[in-house]
Amino acid sequence: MVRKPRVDSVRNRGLILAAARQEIAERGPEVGMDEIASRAEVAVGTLYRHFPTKEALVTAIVGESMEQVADDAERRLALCEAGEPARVQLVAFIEALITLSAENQAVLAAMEAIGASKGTDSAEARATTAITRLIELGHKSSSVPSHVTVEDVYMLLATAPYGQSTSVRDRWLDLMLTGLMTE
Amino acid sequence: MVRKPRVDSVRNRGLILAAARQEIAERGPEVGMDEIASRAEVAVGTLYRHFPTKEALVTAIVGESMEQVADDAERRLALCEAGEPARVQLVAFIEALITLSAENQAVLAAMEAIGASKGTDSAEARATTAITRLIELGHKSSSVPSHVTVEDVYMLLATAPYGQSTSVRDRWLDLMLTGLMTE
DNA sequence: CGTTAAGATGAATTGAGGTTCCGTTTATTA
DNA sequence: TAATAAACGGAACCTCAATTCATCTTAACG
Repeated sequence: MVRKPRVDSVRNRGLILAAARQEIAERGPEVGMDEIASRAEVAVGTLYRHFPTKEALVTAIVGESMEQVADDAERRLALCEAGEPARVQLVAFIEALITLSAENQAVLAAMEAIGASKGTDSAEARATTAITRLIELGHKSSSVPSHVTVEDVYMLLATAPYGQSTSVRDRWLDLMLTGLMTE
Repeated sequence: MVRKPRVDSVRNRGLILAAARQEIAERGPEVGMDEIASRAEVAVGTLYRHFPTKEALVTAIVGESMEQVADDAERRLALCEAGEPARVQLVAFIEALITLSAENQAVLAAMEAIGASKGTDSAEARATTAITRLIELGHKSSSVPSHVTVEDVYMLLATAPYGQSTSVRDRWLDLMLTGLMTE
């Protein structure tokens, strides 16, 4: 027969995920597994019971972020289909995306992988579909230049200056959005 | 009395520098010292005789690149003072800068440091001065938008997508230059 | 409650680099 | 050519972070 999972096990998984997210956000992806474990108030062994490698842990976190991104993209797509201007929603989406990624620096670490492996993950596929539609709507209403593609959005994600100050990032986003939205 | 430096010593220094530059360009700044040493056909001990730490080695390489950048900036500044259009020279300079940096990925690794420590190095100071002048000329002739600063150039340097394919980098540069040159 | 298997623990193991050390070799000088 | 300071070679050492594992706990089940 199948036992119900232990309550402490479930709780620990959550603690570990939360600790890892915070720790990585604050000190980058090079934080030690022991630091994550101690922030989660758990032994390293426990950490490894839940995630077989550091990579698996980071992947799990990135996956969660991807869910958020996909949700946001779909929400904005729905708004546009209900008549909101596509250009505004696209710009807002990109701004939110970069801000979210800057907070969760972990996303950065895995972005190269994302650039390479497209569609592996379902959240990623959802996001890609929604963004593509959003851009298409923009093209149709001529509010988004025709040269803009989903690839561009992923490129922004992959190249944003996460390590820099907020002001640098703002300037960067400013230049990029101008480049993107100029015919 | 002061002996003349040994010929093999001088040769080895050059071999090490060349090997390190290639190795780092091909596989990023995480290559092992032993790999660099073996590419240079030299023992690790020898490598450490010439450069006390890995950081010193990388710094030396970056320094050399910086010389090139400074030379290029000064050359283009001279052209502009001789009547060439500043905007064209600035764009060409940036394109060359990004290409050079992409080839010497090592530059990337140290860019964060450069962003932080301005003026430590003389080549860096030369470059900064020349670029500043170039931009000023552009402002005066109204061929470069007034919002453009040297900081922007360093930001481009620091955020260029070195790890990506040439096509991605080209697209990136295209967006950035548009953003930069649009009023 | 007692049994038990899943879960937790953390000291010990690994492995990958960077760096050091010292015996050997060699270019330079006289 | 002999003396010697400078270079060289490369095995050994150190550090640090990821991962393992033998042992102890404890929540779930009957």
